[in-house]
Amino acid sequence: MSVTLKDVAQAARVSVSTASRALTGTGLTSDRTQQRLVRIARELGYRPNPIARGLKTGQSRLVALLVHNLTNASFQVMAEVVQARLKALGYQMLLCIGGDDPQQESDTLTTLVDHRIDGLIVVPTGKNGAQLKTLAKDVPIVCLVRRDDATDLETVLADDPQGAYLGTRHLIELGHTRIGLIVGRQDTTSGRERLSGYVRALREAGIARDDTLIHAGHYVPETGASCCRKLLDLSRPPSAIFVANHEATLGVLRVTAERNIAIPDDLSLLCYEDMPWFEWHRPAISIVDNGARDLANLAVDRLLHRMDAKGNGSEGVREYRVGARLIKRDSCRQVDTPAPARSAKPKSSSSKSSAAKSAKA
Amino acid sequence: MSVTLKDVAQAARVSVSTASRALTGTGLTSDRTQQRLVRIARELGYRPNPIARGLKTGQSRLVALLVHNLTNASFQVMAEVVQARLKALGYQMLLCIGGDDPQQESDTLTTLVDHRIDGLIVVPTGKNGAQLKTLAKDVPIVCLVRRDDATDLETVLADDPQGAYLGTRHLIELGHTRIGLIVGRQDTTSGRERLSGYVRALREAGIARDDTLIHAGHYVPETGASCCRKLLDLSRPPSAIFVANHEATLGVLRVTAERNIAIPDDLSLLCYEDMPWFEWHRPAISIVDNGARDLANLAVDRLLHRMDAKGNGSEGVREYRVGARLIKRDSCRQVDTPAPARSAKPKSSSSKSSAAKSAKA
DNA sequence: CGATAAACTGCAAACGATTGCAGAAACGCT
DNA sequence: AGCGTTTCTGCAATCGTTTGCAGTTTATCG
Repeated sequence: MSVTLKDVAQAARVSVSTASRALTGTGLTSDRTQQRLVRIARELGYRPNPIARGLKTGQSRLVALLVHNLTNASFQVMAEVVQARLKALGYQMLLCIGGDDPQQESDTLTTLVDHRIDGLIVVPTGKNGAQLKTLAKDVPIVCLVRRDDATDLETVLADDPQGAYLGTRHLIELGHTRIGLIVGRQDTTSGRERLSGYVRALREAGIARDDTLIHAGHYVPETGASCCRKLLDLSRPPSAIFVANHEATLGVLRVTAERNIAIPDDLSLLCYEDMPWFEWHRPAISIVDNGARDLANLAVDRLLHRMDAKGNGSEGVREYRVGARLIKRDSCRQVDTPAPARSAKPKSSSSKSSAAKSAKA
Repeated sequence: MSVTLKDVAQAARVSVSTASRALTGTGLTSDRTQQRLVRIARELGYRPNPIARGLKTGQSRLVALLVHNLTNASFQVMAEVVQARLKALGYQMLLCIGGDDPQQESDTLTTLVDHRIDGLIVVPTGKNGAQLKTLAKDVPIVCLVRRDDATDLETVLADDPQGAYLGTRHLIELGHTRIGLIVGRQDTTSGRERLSGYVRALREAGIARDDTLIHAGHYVPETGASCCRKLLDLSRPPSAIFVANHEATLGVLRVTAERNIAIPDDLSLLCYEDMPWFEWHRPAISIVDNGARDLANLAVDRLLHRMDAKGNGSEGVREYRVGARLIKRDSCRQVDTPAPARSAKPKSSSSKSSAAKSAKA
């Protein structure tokens, strides 16, 4: 079917081994024959068979990226970045979707290693630490975005504590003192870390932590909606809400729209992680950018490094943090009263909510 | 490193060939030895090496999906569907991103075939017909969503004419007679087809086509915004806008928000292709669903069929159309005056928009 | 019980590359 | 010219499987 090395060798009247050496550039050939072979190979349209090569060398030129889904905008840009970087180096990216499901993750991992991937970047569920640990002996692995505590794998993380701190401080600087937080479950690292950043900013500003303002739950729109309702129904509702996840943001936007709460006039809104439509939304939504692009790039850097370094891993650093940054758009507003809100601004909120009620019914 | 067939054979005190036959189930072994081998293989944790196997069989158990990007929600669900289906059959999906760029597409295709993929589902740019045609001799290929006219490849398409027709008719049934259309460039199939569906619905309803209501451009938010402005600035602006692409929708939403145009009261909005946040938007956005899920499933079906059928392709049907369907949400509204709009509905629109204005300002 | 067919098993050659080893050619030097 | 180096080249083994062929066992039946 396709042209093999043997064909090339025959056409050039040399042995297969010479042909191989000439084409792979394993120096041991004279310049003359080398060039001749390269020319002939091109003429014949020879393309090395990665499978055969892989069998001998144990490499596949395949690098896998295992993420939870493709719905998450962060994962999208990560996938695109990884793909671009790898392709430039002659690797093919194997993009796999694990669905944040340990079983599926485990299956996929097995298949990938079967296929003798040369490297793996994985967003771990955290439930397959043992397996990952084992696999890491055979394949360079870098964890991305999430840590798997059961392993000591090199891990590239977003700086969630800092991001949450940055966001919260921004709101504080705008004069907000009652800041609602809708955050991820507290059994996830990101959930805990984002909460801690929020708390730290509050503490630094000398604002007492109020647990009625803090709601944790799954990263889905429904959670966002219900948490948002609870916050708004408080006797002293917050003047700003910090939503630590973009999925939840959907729910929040829905609820505020339903209740005709104007953003940022009645309520400031700050989100974590960007979505393409955030800047087209009206008002454009301010965010804390977790730096997906940087994360992906760093992960690739680290992976390549390990792939080069062959077996001799373990050089100290096991955890990298990529800084978050604040992107100010139009959904947060300076608050009139820098002093702690009394049962302030009852006019706007009450009038609005009644209007909403009528609009809905 | 890992357990090979030889190890299993040795442990079972049979030859490698017997082991191979027992494990692959190529019938020619006694039940007893077969079961024994299976057991031993499991005990030893034997996993066949797909590379070695591939070398011999010429197959890789890899199926590639080549799409333009991951930003497009349709591609996301397609990728997820394809991945799920293939995995269930023991294939690994190779997801590749071509960026709608012919050069990149071409490179990727070459790499993929080098890797001896067993099948390919591709959203073609349309510029690499010759190459695709050649590759199709070696690998089963199915085109998805777009046709490459230079080939006679089996193609699974959305029924854009019907989708556009359905959407337009829906708006007409709601009493709209001036319906703006923001559609893709007319040098793309989908652009032309969506326009044709729109035109047909108009014709059937006896509504004269008005070219000032039709705007074509790239599928990006900016286009949506500028086209939307042009439509709104018309002396007789449309009472409904049909946006034939979700990216453009972003621009439209922005502009309507900027101008305090209430949807659906002042303007009905209907979009093509779903986005996860459409139903969380307020108002939830009605759409024509192009059936990404069905498209992907059908493409997989066809691909599997060809992969089974080995070489003997060409059995007539080369083009499949997957029906679109209308999903009514809250962004389209019955128009008061079934008669052609004069500068009608000043009451509702003005009252609403002023309300909106106050709420926002 | 012996012959014949059926069922099973093993040997060895592939698949298409890479690579250690040893022989051959080219070169420099005296 | 002869010798020692250096540089090239080819042979053959190897990676882990699959598979045609031939040989061996077991079953079947008269």
